[in-house]
Amino acid sequence: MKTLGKTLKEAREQNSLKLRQVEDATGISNAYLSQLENDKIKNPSANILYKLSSLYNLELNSLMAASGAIKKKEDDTVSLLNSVAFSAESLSKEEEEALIEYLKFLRFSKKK
Amino acid sequence: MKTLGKTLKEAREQNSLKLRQVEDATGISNAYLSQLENDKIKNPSANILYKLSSLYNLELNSLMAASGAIKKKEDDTVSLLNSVAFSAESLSKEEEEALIEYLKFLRFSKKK
DNA sequence: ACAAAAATCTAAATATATCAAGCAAAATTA
DNA sequence: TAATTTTGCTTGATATATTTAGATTTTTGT
Repeated sequence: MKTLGKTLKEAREQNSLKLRQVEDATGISNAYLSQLENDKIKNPSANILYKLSSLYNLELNSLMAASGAIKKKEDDTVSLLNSVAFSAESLSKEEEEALIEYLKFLRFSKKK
Repeated sequence: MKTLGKTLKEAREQNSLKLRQVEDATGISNAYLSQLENDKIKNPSANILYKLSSLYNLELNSLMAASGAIKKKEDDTVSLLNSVAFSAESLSKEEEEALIEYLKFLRFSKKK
């Protein structure tokens, strides 16, 4: 399993962001960001992980897993069920299932 | 929005658990659990929230929202953009947009 | 190559999460 | 009812997350 630091640094570079820019965007000091990326921090707050996952368009679960909060990994379906829905009214069961089916379809037809 | 403390306490009682049972199950001290339930803690770690959501069968997201880690929600579109995710690989831009369109379609045809 | 600027990292200070111990109310049991 | 146990809580101690300031490294322009 990739460390939290590696995961965060890769994500930041993928988005071509500097530590200072991340600081401006999230309010997290660049010094602390550096420590996070160098695995000096064992237990960051949910707040911090959420802000970063949000900025980098990462799934929170992958950050939590990298940070050691989550140890085991589920399959796609369970993962989607658990992760979808920050919105005011979350997705209904039917909507979730429909979206999962639709995504499978999307990916299937993409493979040609 | 219900506070984190209220959310945790309700969940624990729903499962008929005592603070010390939760301590045994999670390794989180009953003293700290009490502080959490009384909203004395502003920024718990991702670790703690994950363990509790796991034990109580709660959505991690609902705990994060209650803890204030997840701010307020915008409209469905932005919210979905920020939240949908899969375990192995995250959604591509195209897939996100396709899913959002599809959800709009789902909800539109439901209204009839 | 050199100076200036930008970017990252380190160290010390501070804030806050988390724990250990013990207290008081409530519940249980004899 | 009194003794014992259980339960939730408070307080003080400690560990660790997070910040501020500054040092070091890397990049950029000339």
